[in-house]
Amino acid sequence: MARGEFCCTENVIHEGAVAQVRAAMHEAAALDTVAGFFRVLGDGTRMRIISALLVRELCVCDIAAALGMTKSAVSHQLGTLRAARLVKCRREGKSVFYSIADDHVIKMLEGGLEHVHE
Amino acid sequence: MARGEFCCTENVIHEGAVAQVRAAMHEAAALDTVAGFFRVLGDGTRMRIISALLVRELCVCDIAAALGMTKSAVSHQLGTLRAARLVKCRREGKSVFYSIADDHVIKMLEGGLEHVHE
DNA sequence: CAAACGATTGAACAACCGTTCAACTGATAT
DNA sequence: ATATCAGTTGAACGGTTGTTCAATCGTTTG
Repeated sequence: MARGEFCCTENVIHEGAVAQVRAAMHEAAALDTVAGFFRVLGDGTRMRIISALLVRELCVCDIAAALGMTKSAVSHQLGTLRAARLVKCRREGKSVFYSIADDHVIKMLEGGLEHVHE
Repeated sequence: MARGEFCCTENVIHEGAVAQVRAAMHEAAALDTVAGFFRVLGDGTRMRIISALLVRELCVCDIAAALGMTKSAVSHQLGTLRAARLVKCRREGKSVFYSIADDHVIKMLEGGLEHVHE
């Protein structure tokens, strides 16, 4: 009886199942990347920023006004959203205008709303 | 010149834009709910559990074995996934078997993988 | 150039979250 | 009933993370 070095007390309940899953499931590194992407969407402030930018392009000051937050807090979150390629920005004079990077984000938010409305 | 009580230094840059966004964007409460849903997906361990359960139904001990984690850590995360209605469970003797709650989760994970692969 | 303003950045603090450890529950078998 | 095993739960610890505050950058204007 082969014993794994990983399980709870002594041995695995269903060795076949564990081996099958280990071979078939996605790589941990890829899943961590996807988790990192979802983590960016997993914040109320960032979600509100995205929702605002879905209406129209906005500068940082206007986002802060619409959300009732400081420019600094908003800018920090915009940095996170930009790093995740969820939003893009464009400078115009002293202002920086942000908008949704691609419509892939929209489908993601819709999917999330679907899961919640049930 | 009407002044809002919310902006950065003194006044809003584009009042019309702010008013439009405030009226058209989703409610903060709904966005918080969606954010909470995405936050559950925003963890590498939970993502690996989901990926494992996409292969086949598994008991807690086997998930722990497949992931190289303790039963306790896995059970805590399964509780989070269950609360978010992402997985469901079924008791069979001493074991508890977990599986994906609905195929809505699958589309969500695929969407996330798409965004990463680009 | 200097002042003003929109925006960014870094440090610091508090709140949140994942893992560990230990105690406990529920079910099966002796 | 007692023991054993799968699983759950709660407290605690450490790491992460969001907001605040202050300082700074970049651009425009006087």
